[in-house]
Amino acid sequence: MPSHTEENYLKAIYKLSEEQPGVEVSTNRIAEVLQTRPASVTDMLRRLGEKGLLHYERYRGVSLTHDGRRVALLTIRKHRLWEVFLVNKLGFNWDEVHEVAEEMEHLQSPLLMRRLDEFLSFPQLDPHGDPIPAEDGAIVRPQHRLVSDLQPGEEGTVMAVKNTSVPFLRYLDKAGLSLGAKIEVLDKIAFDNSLEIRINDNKVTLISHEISCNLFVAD
Amino acid sequence: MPSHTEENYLKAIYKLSEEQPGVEVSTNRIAEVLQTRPASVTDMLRRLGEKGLLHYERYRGVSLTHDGRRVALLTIRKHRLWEVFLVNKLGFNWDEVHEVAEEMEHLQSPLLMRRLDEFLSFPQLDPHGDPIPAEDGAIVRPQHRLVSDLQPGEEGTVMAVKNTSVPFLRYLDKAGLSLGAKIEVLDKIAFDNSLEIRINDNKVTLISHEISCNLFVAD
DNA sequence: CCAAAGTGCCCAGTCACACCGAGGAAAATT
DNA sequence: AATTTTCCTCGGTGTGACTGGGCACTTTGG
Ligand SMILES: [Mn+2]
Ligand SMILES: [Mn+2]
Ligand SMILES: [Mn+2]
Ligand SMILES: [Mn+2]
Repeated sequence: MPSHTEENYLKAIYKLSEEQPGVEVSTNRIAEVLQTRPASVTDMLRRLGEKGLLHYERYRGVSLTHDGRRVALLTIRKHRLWEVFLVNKLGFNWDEVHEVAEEMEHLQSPLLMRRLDEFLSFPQLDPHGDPIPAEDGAIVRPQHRLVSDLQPGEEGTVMAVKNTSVPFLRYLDKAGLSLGAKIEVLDKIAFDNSLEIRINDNKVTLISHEISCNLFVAD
Repeated sequence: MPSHTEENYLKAIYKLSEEQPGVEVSTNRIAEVLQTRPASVTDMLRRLGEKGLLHYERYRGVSLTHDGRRVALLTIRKHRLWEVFLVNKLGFNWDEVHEVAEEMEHLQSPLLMRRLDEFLSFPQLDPHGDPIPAEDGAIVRPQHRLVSDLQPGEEGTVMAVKNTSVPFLRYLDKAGLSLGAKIEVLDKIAFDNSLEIRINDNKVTLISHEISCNLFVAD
């Protein structure tokens, strides 16, 4: 059974490898996202390599093996299912769940996850709009675009957030930009790439580029 | 924050100290219930003593401090609330929950437990009839008697089990002796202390002393 | 193609945690 | 008082995770 730390590493490596498919993940990047030192990462990579969870060749970056990918996806599955539970059943707000789920994702009971999945009626998305991998690791790549890629005149429905930090989610709540909100781009300010948008056929607001490149929409 | 192992030790010490209130808990007993060696126990006792979680004086046995008792009771609270969740919400049988709860009891989020408690409608008893400590550590000592202490002619309702092993609970299910069942003692066989009982004003069965001294009833 | 810059490995070590066997000290029992 | 039981202490193991510093390797851009 993988330790908590191993699961966290594999999850981080999986996410980094999704950012740039095909490209190997670098030691420094991993150290950065996990808030640790490169030397620690090298150490862990060697161990995970020995366990057959990733392809590790010195100086060559790293990529997950089939097994490693599976562990990563199962961890993500657990994380997201617990987030759904916390929000839909326990009444947590979507900005309160991340840390708790970070701990719950390490529970090791396949039966528990199967029953939880059923209890939640087999959700496909977590509270942040991210897809929930199936028990066998299958995951659907969602079809979204970043709001920052929309041109004036285009519109869409908010489907997911890229960032799950508390301040960002709080801001979205306040601005009325929760999942499901309709966005219509009215204008794009060339100077700082901020956007003038209409929300739910109603209020008109200005959102910064920092916001728009962390929000996904679909038609 | 206490580690998993520390919480397990404190829980075990609390339970042992309840068995014989007033009497200090012995190193060997702890080693026995935790399936480890006395040397390891001494080691842990020293550390827990230094952390102020128990009174440790060499050769004198051990008793929990206020803080240690609090940690033990909160761990038991978490364990039992999760058991209720597993049975009432996820459809686990009462013989399937112990191991899973043994892991879940180590989650560290007071907010989570408060919301779970509410979600479960503030249950007072776990699926095995054991009382759930309050957030402040308050616990009600249940008023039961062991079935083995009943005399022929006496009756009662099954309120709790002392043992939560899978075979024992399975046997109770099969015999119709779940919580809430009515028991009437018809006869006591002096030779082996087995009891002839009537269950729910219906079937008459013989139960061994091993069974009857692990079953609690109240009027 | 080379040199500087950047990246990542390796070493040697730390620290925390949990465990254990052996031997003898202390306490309990008789 | 002698024996038995308990359990502490000591010295040690193993694992997991982390780290600074030095150097090896790779990349880049001139
Ligand atoms: Mn985590
Ligand atoms: Mn999420
Ligand atoms: Mn436990
Ligand atoms: Mn229980």
